[in-house]
Amino acid sequence: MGESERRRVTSIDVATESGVSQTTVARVFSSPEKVSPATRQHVQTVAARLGYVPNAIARSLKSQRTNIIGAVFPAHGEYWQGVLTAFSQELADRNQQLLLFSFSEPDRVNGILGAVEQYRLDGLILASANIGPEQMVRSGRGGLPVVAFNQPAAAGLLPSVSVDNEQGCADLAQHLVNAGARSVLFVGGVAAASTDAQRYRGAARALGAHGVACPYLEAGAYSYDAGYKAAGRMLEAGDMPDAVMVASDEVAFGVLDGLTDGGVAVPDDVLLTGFDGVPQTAWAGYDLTTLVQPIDELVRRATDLLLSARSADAGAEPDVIVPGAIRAGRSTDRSTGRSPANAEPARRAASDDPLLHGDADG
Amino acid sequence: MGESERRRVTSIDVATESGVSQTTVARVFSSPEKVSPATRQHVQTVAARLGYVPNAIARSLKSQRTNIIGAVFPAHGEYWQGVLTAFSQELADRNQQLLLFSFSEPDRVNGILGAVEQYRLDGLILASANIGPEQMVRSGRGGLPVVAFNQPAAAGLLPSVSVDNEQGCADLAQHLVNAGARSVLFVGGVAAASTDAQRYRGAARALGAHGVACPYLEAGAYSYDAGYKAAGRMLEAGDMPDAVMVASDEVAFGVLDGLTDGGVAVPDDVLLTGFDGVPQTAWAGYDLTTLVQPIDELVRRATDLLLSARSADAGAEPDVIVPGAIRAGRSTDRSTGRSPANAEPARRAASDDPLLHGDADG
DNA sequence: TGACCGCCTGGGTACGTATTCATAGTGTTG
DNA sequence: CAACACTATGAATACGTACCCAGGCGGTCA
Repeated sequence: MGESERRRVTSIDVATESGVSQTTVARVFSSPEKVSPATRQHVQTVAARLGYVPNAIARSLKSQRTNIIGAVFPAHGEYWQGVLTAFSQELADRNQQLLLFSFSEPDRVNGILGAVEQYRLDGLILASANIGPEQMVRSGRGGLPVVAFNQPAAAGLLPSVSVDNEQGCADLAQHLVNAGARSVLFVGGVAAASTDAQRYRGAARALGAHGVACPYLEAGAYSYDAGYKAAGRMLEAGDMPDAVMVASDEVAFGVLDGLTDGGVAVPDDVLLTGFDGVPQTAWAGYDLTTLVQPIDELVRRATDLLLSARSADAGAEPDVIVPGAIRAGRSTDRSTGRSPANAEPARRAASDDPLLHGDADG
Repeated sequence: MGESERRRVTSIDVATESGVSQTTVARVFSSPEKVSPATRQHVQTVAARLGYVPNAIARSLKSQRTNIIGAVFPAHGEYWQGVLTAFSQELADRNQQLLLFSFSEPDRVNGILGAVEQYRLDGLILASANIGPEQMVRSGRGGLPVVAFNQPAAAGLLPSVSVDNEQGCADLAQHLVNAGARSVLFVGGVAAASTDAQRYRGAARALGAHGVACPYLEAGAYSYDAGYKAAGRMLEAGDMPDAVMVASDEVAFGVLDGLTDGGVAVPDDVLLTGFDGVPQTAWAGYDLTTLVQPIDELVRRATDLLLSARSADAGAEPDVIVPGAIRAGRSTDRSTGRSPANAEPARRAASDDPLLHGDADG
């Protein structure tokens, strides 16, 4: 019982017990090659017996390196969750810890940056479209290496890593044109977000080259609900385009369900594309055409930037842009038929009378 | 340029500059009420001018409190992501930071616990069904307050907070019986997980009371794919039950799509329930009946346990169990009709000739 | 007026480790 | 054998803060 109350074991305890100096104990745990094998072995044995665990806080204070990377992430969104997980794994592979700061309201970012400064982190990842330029600049104060993740607005202010938003949307637009779309509506998330602007620009440029206009509709948020409501406004407006390009998968799911509930079938009546490539896009129930972000690569590049920044201060702010890849789903493929559901053909084959079947259920 | 190279400002610098002692500066930032208003104001002004930021590492070393809570989470799963976010917000509200350790392979847990010990955290949240008892006990070594989140197996070993898995599934079972189900198949995630066992037990108990048998089928993982494949096995087996209870929403989505693709309609041919209450269950495309976990409350209770543990060491290990609530969706409601899609009636109303309309587009 | 008390403030120290510098020992070379 | 290089170790110090203790000062009370 009293065991847990006992003062934590320190390197001095180990030194005393094993008859060497604290210096030697410290070396055994931080630079073992500087200690003779015999001594090393002995110290390790004693340390294990006493249950000694090096104190990372003290180590950080002395060495001025915490081995902790801060991550400022939005609280919601499937995409961000995936990125966060990827960072977590990547950093673990490099023996770094991840201190998470997540926020729903942008107002909190300032408070977060305050906490960040206190913890003397080794680096900081800024992910989110809701961080202002002044906040980005502030975060770099004190020589803290920072990298902006998928935040094109950071270009020039901070090192950044992003998917090629513009080209990605251009590719999606081309895909839609190839599928026969002659009128396209672009549904953005938040117009003020730099990713939104880039994606719309890519779409408008590629469509313009084919003489296709591309009006912009703002959903108002990067969420399912915002997409669902946007679909409602489209339905009210009346004239449905051939295709709808949505700035994010999550919003696209909302648009899809909103249109479906409103009696507009995808892809029969309208083609639909998303952006990001979250796992659900591949689910049979949605099977959404989207631009898949190479998250692992983006994360690796960002981590490289962060960890190399402290060794060599590469003068210029590097802005890494990585291309994404289209994953074509049923949402842009009229040949197989998608809506009301992919099951339709199978069911038809089974019942041979979908209408009656449907009515019988109602 | 040289600005950022300059040594960081310390409390001593502020003390010198403002003509007070380091002690007073420290007090201004940690217990302001102990300093006279005039002095406090003056020190704050000087500190702001010099750009002084307290060093949390040094503070932690001296005070033996890091204000950092560790969180060991599985890397994947919509549910866990939601819980993680909730913890992040809750801890931020209490001025604690969150150090994230996520893992895909259970083998990594031991390595994680090693890192945890080094950082002298103030507390640790263990979330996941894949942590073994010996690991749970190990994590509590050194007097570190630990709480197991939704890990019934921890009961007795660690303080724990869980939703009432058994009762929740009993409620779902009752719901199915009320909806007319006379045969039910339970699809588990990983049979070895303690949550899985509890959920199955709850279902079997409630169904047994109505004389309904409840065979168990293991999906093999808590993932969409596992659910999809499980549906495939159900289809092969042939005899479809009246209803399928799935141990997790994510698996349930897979089952739903798998069944649909196989020509079995939900809820027309089979009723379906999930568990967890992830946001997608409320999406119009799925609208899955599920047991919604009160994540915010669970997280709050867990945080309370963690933060109170260090003040008063309540002898007994508290095991908090919070009830969930059923959210009824179309997946168990035959009256409205769900498949092929809820949109079916609306589309008919809108175009009066959906088949022709659809064909004309193709 | 002297004793006492509460409020502010400062000196000194400790938290646990990494690192610099110095030193003893062991080979190596001309 | 002297001079030297190299390895293995230890003593001392510093990282930046919080906290214990002591002391000064003004006010209250007998």
